[in-house]
Amino acid sequence: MDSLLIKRMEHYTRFSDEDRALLNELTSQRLRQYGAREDIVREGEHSPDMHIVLSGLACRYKLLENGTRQIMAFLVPGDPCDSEIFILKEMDHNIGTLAPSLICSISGKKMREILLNRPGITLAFWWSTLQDEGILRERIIDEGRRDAYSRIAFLIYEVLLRMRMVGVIDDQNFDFPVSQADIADATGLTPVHVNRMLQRLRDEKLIAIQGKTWTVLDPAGLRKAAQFNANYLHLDRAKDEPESEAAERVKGLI
Amino acid sequence: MDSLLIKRMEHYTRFSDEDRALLNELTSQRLRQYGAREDIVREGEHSPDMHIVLSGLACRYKLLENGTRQIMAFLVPGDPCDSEIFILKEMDHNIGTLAPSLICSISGKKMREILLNRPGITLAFWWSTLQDEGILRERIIDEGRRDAYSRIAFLIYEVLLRMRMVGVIDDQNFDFPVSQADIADATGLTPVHVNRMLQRLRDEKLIAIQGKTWTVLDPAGLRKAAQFNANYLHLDRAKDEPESEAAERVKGLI
DNA sequence: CGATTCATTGACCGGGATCAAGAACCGTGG
DNA sequence: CCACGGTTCTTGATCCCGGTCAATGAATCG
Repeated sequence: MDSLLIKRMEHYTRFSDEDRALLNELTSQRLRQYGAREDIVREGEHSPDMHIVLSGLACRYKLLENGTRQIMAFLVPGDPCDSEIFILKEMDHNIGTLAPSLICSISGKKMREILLNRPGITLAFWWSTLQDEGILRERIIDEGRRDAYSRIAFLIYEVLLRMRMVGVIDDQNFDFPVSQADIADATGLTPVHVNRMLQRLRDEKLIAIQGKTWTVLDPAGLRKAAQFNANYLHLDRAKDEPESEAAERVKGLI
Repeated sequence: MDSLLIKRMEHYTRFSDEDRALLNELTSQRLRQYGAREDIVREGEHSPDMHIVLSGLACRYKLLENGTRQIMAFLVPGDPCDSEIFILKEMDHNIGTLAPSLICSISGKKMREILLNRPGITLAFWWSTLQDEGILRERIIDEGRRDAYSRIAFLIYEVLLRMRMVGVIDDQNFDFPVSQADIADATGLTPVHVNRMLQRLRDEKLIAIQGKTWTVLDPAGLRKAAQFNANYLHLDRAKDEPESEAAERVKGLI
């Protein structure tokens, strides 16, 4: 069974057997279980390791002077947290868990070795950071030009798709262990207004929520509400090889 | 005289003489003058070349279904436009000029050769994309948690700093050839409200505007209004070697 | 089973949007 | 040199989306 990191990156490329074995090895050791709301890396620090989310849910966030928190990105299973440590002297934001999460550490030293000797892996990591950039740009559009309703629909659709990408779900149900306050901090809205928009999405039978389990009842409808276009995720292999396993996982959604 | 690309990247590293010569050569050929509001690369396309802004002003933007435009980033002289072409199959956004601009093309083939053989240059490009990511994250905070007034102050302060980084100005005056509608598209506000906020910044003697020439009358005051913190720009060398030429250019601002 | 967090509802408020009209600033050509 | 048509900037009046405040349930957890 391939690691989630591989499953994620296979949306970009097909790895050689050696690369695959190496990545599987790296993501099966130095695991640590974090609780909810624990920091993995803090702003201003420099970590010797890079981290990968294997289960649960984490986020990039920053605390502002006025006490508010802005979540800039969700990190779902399979996502590298901090590949910037290879270049930058210190983090410019925090990375923390939202729910209990299993996190894997890979030593920066070992990674640097790999990046020099395994071009296939290097390219995949580069793709991953470019996808992150695309996601960030989409969030800017969200906050700049979409109203609260579409913004939340977008967020839900994206998370559904990203979870399907790595195969941690295979239908429209997914574990999304966030509070409405978390969604508020991610969308730039207030918890009160998030609540009202979620109610609307439920009234319209687009989604259903039972505890931490969310269901997208009407993917096409939600997609429309979100004005969603998946091109920013650059699922290149899904386009080139629509019959690949990776592409199958997101079928009907992109 | 070093090219603006080098001046930008020297905030991260000091190049070897060979790397410097190579970069200077690459940025002194295949130049093309664009007019205002011309596209350099379009969404959905794949360009064989990567582009670098040498003068003028460009931006990353996307047009939405409802006809609005969202500018996700300004590109100032020295900025690479589309290093993603080495990895991604197609652009997920447009890059276009806002004012007449001199743009340099570097063939992707040549760049790939360099990236394989010149680690110093490769790392500098990687830093550059990570800085871009930091800028994007800061914009998300902007739109999510700052009010219109601080948001515009932030934008102006950042542009001042980025222009000083590459030495195209050396005081508080800079050429910023944008309309108020452009600023509206970048901040997610309406032109009317941008106008009112600019008036307020002028009333408070923080800035002055004559045509396309902007002046920051009170950098410290503007910085405070913007709640600006430069850590997201990762001007690493300015910290390590505060007396370096690169660091001198942004002295007093970071 | 009490305590604390989280979801929900209602009343009210305000920052920024919207609409509309006029003024200042172009580049252009006669 | 001036008349012009088109941007761009400016101002005022009005509206509404989403924020704020506050109180009540519901759920989760030592």
